[in-house]
Amino acid sequence: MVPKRHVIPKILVVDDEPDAVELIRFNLKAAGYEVITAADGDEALKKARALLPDLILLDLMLPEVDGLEVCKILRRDQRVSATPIIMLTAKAAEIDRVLGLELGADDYVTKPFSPRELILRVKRLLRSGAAAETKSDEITFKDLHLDIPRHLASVKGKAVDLTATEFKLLTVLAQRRGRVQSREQLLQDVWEYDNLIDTRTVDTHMRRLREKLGTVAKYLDTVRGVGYRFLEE
Amino acid sequence: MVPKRHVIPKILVVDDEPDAVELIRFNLKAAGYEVITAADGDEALKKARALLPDLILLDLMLPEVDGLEVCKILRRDQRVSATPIIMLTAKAAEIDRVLGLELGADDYVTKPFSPRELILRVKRLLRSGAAAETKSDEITFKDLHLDIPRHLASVKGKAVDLTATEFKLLTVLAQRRGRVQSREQLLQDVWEYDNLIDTRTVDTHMRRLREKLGTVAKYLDTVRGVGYRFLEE
DNA sequence: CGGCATTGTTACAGTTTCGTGACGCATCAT
DNA sequence: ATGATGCGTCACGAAACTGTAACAATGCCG
Repeated sequence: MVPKRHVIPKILVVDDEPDAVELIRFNLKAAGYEVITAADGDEALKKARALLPDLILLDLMLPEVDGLEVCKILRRDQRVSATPIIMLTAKAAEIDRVLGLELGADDYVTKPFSPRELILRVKRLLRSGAAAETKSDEITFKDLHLDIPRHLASVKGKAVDLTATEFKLLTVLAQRRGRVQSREQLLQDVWEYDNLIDTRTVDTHMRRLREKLGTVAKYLDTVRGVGYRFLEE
Repeated sequence: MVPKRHVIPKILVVDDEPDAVELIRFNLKAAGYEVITAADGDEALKKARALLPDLILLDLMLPEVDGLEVCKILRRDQRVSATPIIMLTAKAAEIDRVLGLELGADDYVTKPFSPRELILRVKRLLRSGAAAETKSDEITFKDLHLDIPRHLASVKGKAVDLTATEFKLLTVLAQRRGRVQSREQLLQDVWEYDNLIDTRTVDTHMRRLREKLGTVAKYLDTVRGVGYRFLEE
C-alpha cells in the first residue's frame, strides 16, 4: 500500500534554479539523506515514478509543467500518491493561492528559507510516516476502516454504528496513530473549545468505542497518567 | 518532556572582541534578554551544552575553533541542534553568507550592524517559535530510544514499559545528558512544584528505572553527595 | 579497621487512575 | 406528548502507581 521506506530516506528535489538545488542538496546530504534532483516537471514525474523517493521537494515555478500540475499528477498516481510533498514558493502570498487549490501538498516553505527550517520540516514529514495517509479522507488500519466525509466506520467490512462524538474521537486518535493524546488534548480537538467538560467524559466515550469496535478495541490503548493512543502495530 | 523555553530568553554571545561583546550585551540586556558570553569556540560549545540558550550569536572569526566549525558541531548535538544561530561576520562577502547558511545558521548579520537591526533579527527568530516547536521530540542514545509524543521507550528496539513518572524522569536525565542533576532539581522538573516530596523518592524511582532498563542501566550514574546523571559515553 | 554518611533494596499502605454501570437531562422524530 | 437516542456526570471497585520508611550495602574519612 504505502511505498516502503528506504533505510536512508531518498528525497527528490525539483527546482530549475541550480543554486537553490545545490544549497538544498548540500544541506540534505549533511543531514543524512540521499538526494536526487530534477530540473523540470517531466523529469520530476519520471524520477518520482522510477525511483519512488520518500519525500519530494517541489518548486512551485517550473518551466513546462509547473509545480501545481506536477503535484496534482503525482497525487493521482497510485504508487506515489502517498509520498509527502513540500512545496517551495518564492512569495508567502502564493501559499494562499496554492492552498486555495487544495492540491494536497503536505507542507509549504517560502524562499528564502533557512536550511534548519527546511530540514526540520523534512524530518517532521518523514517521521510522521503516514503523512499522506492521515491527511486523506479515509483511514484503513487493520480491521478498521473510516470514511470521514461519509461518517462511516466499519470493522472487517461490517458497518459499525457510531455516534458523532464517538466517530470524531476515533478519527482523531486514528489520525494521530501511535501518539498519546491527553484527555485535555482530546477535549480540545473533539469537543472543540468546550473546556467546561469533565475530562472523565473522555473515558466514558472510550468505553463506548471499545464496546462497539470489537476486535479493534485492542488498539485503543490507555497510557496511565497520560492519556489514550491508537496503537501502531 | 521537551526542554522548556526560558521565561527570559537566554542568549549566548560568542565573540573574541571584548568591545563587540559589550556592545551586544548592553543592547540585548536593554531589550530584556539574559546574556551569557563565550570568547572562543571551546567555551562556546561548553556553555551552549551546559546552559541550553534559546539563541546563539556566533562570530564567524574565532581563535582556535572557528565559527563555522562551532556551528557544525552544534548542529550535530541533539540537545542544541534546534537552537537558532545568528552568524556575525566582518566581511560582507556573499561567500561567507552562503557558507554560514549552508552550515545551518538561521540568519546572518554583517559588522558593523546597528543594534536595532540585531535586536529585530533576534526577536524574529525567537518569535518564529522555531526554538520551542523544533526541539527534538525523540532521543536516541546507545541502546536507548525515547519517543516522547508516543510515550514509548525502548532498549535495543524492544519496548520497555515505563510508568508516567519513570518516563519523565528518564527523559529529563537523557535530555541533560552528562550533567549531574541534584535530587532537588529532578523533583522540580519531573514532579513539578511539588516540594513536599522526600528527596529519597528520587532514589526509588532511579532504582525502578535501572531495573527496567537492562543494559542501559549502566548509563544511569550516581554521583555521590550530588545527584544523578545520564552518562555521555 | 571502625564510624559516619550516602545510596541501594525491599516491602507496603495510601493514593490515584481507570473501567464500568447507572442516571438524568436534552434533543428529535414519530 | 412520548419514547428513543445521545451525551455528560457520578459513584464505586479494581488495579496500578507512588511515596515512605526501614534495613542492607557501599563508599568515604580518619
